[in-house]
This record gives sequence, structure tokens and C-alpha cells, in this order.
Amino acid sequence: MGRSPCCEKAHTNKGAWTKEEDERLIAYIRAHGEGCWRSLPKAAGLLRCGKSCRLRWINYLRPDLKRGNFTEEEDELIIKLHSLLGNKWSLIAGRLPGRTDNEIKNYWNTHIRRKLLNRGIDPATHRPLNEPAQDATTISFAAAPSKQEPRDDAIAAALGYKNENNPTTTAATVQEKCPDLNLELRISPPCQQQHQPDASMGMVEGNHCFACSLGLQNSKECSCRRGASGGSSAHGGYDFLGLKTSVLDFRTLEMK
DNA sequence: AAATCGAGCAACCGCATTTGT
DNA sequence: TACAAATGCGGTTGCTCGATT
Repeated sequence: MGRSPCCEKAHTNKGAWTKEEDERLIAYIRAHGEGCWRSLPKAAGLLRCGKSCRLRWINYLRPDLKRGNFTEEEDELIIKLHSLLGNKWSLIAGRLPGRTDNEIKNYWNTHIRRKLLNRGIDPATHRPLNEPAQDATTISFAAAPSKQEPRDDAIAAALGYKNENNPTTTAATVQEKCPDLNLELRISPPCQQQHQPDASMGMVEGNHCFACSLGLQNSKECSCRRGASGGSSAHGGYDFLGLKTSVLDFRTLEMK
């Protein structure tokens, strides 16, 4: 038994959107707002599936989109964020106002990849191209493993949680691979009693958490502002990189 | 002028995650 | 808690258009 299709494919348009379809979608969202993409096409009189409407709106019709060429500053920011986050395009897009994940993904694949290759940098690992291939005992945030878990392992390793399959991985190794990532922090094993959140986990140089270093001071991930009540260590998990490391889910960095 | 090639980008697909019951 | 539905994300495809032969 397969998964049921997201929509009735026999009665939906595919391919490029027409001007009329765009206008219908814009008019509907202006009147009713975003939400319930599944029922939107019918309500708006569009022969499209909800996913298609959502994509069209988010990537091209939203009024706050910037469009136009990327600036040199945006280029560098994308490279930096990619070195930290890998192919987390939605997270990267969250740091670039007016840009969408699809746009950044395309821009990466068509421009930045080549730019880095011209600089002699491997766009997947952000390391020099002529360096020998990584052996099994080193990691990189930017090396592109399949799906989620290996990257979580990398972060876990950076935190000093030894991987049984990879016992030599250390935070120092990570910093070697990612010089931009400030790992000047204090890491202690979970069993130790440390209830001074600001001085223990999640703080980088200057007493700011990683969320702050990414400009997320106002996000819920910022641990600077939490004070005594915000420490997550009470639950056995540290809040490093704005993460609950008990689950090691940096996807929560996303800001909307 | 026609054919070919490659870059750029819009859109689709399938899977993962979140949300609701 | 389990399940289904809805939504979100990232990889990939395929079309368009300009450059080159």
C-alpha cells in the first residue's frame, strides 16, 4: 500500500503558472490569508494541488520577496551559513530576508559552487580541494551525509558525546574542519551538576549563545535571555547551539 | 540560419516532520 | 498512544534562453 497522493492528479494543472493563476492565488491569499493549502486551490478556483500553490506563493508571489541579484555580502553569508548548517536551505533562507530556500538552493548550485571550486574549495566540505579525503574518524558539519542523523552525530561529537562507532571524534576536530565555528566553550558531561547556564553550555565568546552569533537574539532559541529559569540542563539535556541536545535537533533553529 | 550545448531557474516528487483526532 | 492528514523540506527534473559552432 502506497501513500495516497496529495491531490487528485487527474484534475490538476502542472507546469508553469499562468498570469491568471497567479492573480487568483494572490487575490485569494490577500482576502483570506495563508493556511490550509490543501483546500485553498478549490476555494480559490485553481486547478492546482495545494503543494503547488504553497510553493508558488512562497517562492514567487509573496510581496516581501527581494528578487534580483545576490550581493557579495549575501554570497559570503550563504557560504558561511552553509559551512555551519550544510544543505539546510530553509534555515539559511531564514537569515536572508527576502530570499527563499529554493532561490538560495538554485543560487548555490549554479553560482556559489563554482565560485568555491574556483577558489580551490570543496563546496561540500568547505575544505581545500587538494586535501586528502577524510578518514572515518573525522567529521565536518558541512560534509554532506545522507539525511539527518549523521549531521546530528557530528554535533553530538562536537559536544563531546562519543560515538561508539567513532570514538576519536572531538570538538577540536570540528573546529579544525570549521574554523569559522567558535568552539571556545566549556563542555561538561551530562552527569555533572552545573546549574549556571550562562557559564556552562551554549555560550560562545562574549557571553552570547550560538543563536545570538547567528543573529537570533530575539528567537526562542536564544539562551542568553532565559536567565536562571531557562536552563535546560535540569532535564538532562544541554541547550547548546540553541538545541536541546538530548534530542540534538538543530532544525529548531529555524525562524519564521 | 540552424543545430547544439550549457547555464539558470521554476516546478515537481518523495520523504520527513508536525499536527490533529 | 497510534494513526492519518497536512505541511514543510531538500533533491531532482525539465524547460527556456542565450552563447557557440
